[in-house]
Amino acid sequence: MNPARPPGTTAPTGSTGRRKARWSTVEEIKDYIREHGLRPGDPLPTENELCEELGVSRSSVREAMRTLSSLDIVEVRHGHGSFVGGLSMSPLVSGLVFRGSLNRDGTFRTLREVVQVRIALDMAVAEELVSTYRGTTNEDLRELVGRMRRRSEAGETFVEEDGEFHRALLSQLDNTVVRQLVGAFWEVHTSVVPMLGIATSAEIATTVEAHGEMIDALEAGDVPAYHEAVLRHYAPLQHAIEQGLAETEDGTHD
Amino acid sequence: MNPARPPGTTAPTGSTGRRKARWSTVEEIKDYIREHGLRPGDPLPTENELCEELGVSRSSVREAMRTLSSLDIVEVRHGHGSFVGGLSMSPLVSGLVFRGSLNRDGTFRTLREVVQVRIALDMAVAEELVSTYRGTTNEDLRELVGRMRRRSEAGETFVEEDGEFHRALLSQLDNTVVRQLVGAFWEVHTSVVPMLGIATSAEIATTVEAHGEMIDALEAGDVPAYHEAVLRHYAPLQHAIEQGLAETEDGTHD
DNA sequence: TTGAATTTGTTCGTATGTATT
DNA sequence: TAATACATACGAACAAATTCA
Repeated sequence: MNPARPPGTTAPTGSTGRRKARWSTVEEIKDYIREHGLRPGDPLPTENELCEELGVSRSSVREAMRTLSSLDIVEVRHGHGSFVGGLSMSPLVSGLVFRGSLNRDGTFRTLREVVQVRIALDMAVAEELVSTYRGTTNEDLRELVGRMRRRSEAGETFVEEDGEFHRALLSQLDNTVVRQLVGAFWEVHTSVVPMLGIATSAEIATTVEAHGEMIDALEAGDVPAYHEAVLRHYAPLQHAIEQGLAETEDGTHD
Repeated sequence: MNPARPPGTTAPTGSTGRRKARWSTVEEIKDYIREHGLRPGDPLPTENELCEELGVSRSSVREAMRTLSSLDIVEVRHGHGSFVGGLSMSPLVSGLVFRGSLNRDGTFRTLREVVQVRIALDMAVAEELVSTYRGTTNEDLRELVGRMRRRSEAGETFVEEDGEFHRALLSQLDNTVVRQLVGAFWEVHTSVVPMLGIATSAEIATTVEAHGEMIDALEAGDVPAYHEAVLRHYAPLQHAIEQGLAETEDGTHD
């Protein structure tokens, strides 16, 4: 396709050997991690060492590292070094939050869809959670619910406690992908909600108490009751979302 | 360029006016998209124009664009220009496929967890699918099942037909996030499976017929039957995964 | 506390491949 | 085929953050 392009060899111009595309630099760094059996947190060679190892310039290595760090496959710490990343769902969060921030209508739609996904995942883990929590008592979780109730009654938000609750609830879950996915969608949820300026209705008490009902159901080993508690947990928010969507469709906002 | 410091920011440190980190260049490009009301597919300024607009160097813009393109927030077409990306779930796919490729054990575990997520999502959309398909006839979907059956009987794979089937099935789904998520996990699934070299068992016929049963259940408006068909659909693969996991734990492979 | 060494972050200049016209 | 516009790549030099003596 191209006139002078000797197969895979270097230096059409002498000094600079333009051997491979940047895309393949990304793949080569992935291969390096695989072939050296590195695990999350393990240190990577310095950028200069990678340049030698892969035979490309530092700029190319840097762009590849940017790509990999935005996917959480590597983690770069300024002035310190590069490490294998946590392989989390953070890129998913970035993308969805950005989508939600594009316009007011998109914010409501994204949030509605995200909530539906959260419900689906919460429902799906019910059996496994019940098998873990049946017959146990969980003072730490109930204490979190108490903190939520006090904050709610004081007219404050309780995002921190809510996150801690859901994180603790799933901490025993064996499925890493599901656990990270639930966490990611929780994060999208809490990032997008403030964009809407939803008035915290009196209904929010329902959400707080639903957390307690979730614990009750799990300890009692009652899957259907857990399902109902999950639905009640999201009901006030869903109500606010539908109300907001109706208002924007009326042209009340841009 | 150094002396002129246009907008409201102050010089952070003494000597040269290095105003913002690369991270904020990413955010500024996002802001540009938001503030100009751009939608997926719309063209972005050239890299040089963005350099002027944001007051940073080409390299910084390039690295930021790399980050954004790996998140599918922008799409770069070589020799043509940059455009707003499709906001898909492709970063999720990259990360999970990489995790699955790290070692043989991780491959099996990742696949098992991915299948569990697929099941959860398929279950969750049952109601909405039933309300869409109840009372309809779907020759196109049944034709796909027929193609799968013929290929399966000929000892061939039918990845293409399977993807087309699931894509078509969800095409009417109103929830974009769920649809993309299902597609993403299908992609991870089909990318990871070949790494295992699972022998295509005779059980694979069960999967083919389960596709047909899914259509039957949807057209009949029978949610529980759909749930059962979904489970049968995944059963042969789950069996193979558990078998593979048991073998690797025996130390048969590394 | 200071300061040197190490490593990543940013910028400029230049050269070259590639798609469109 | 030639010209243009643009993305891609390289490398040197300097800035900033972190660590450790």
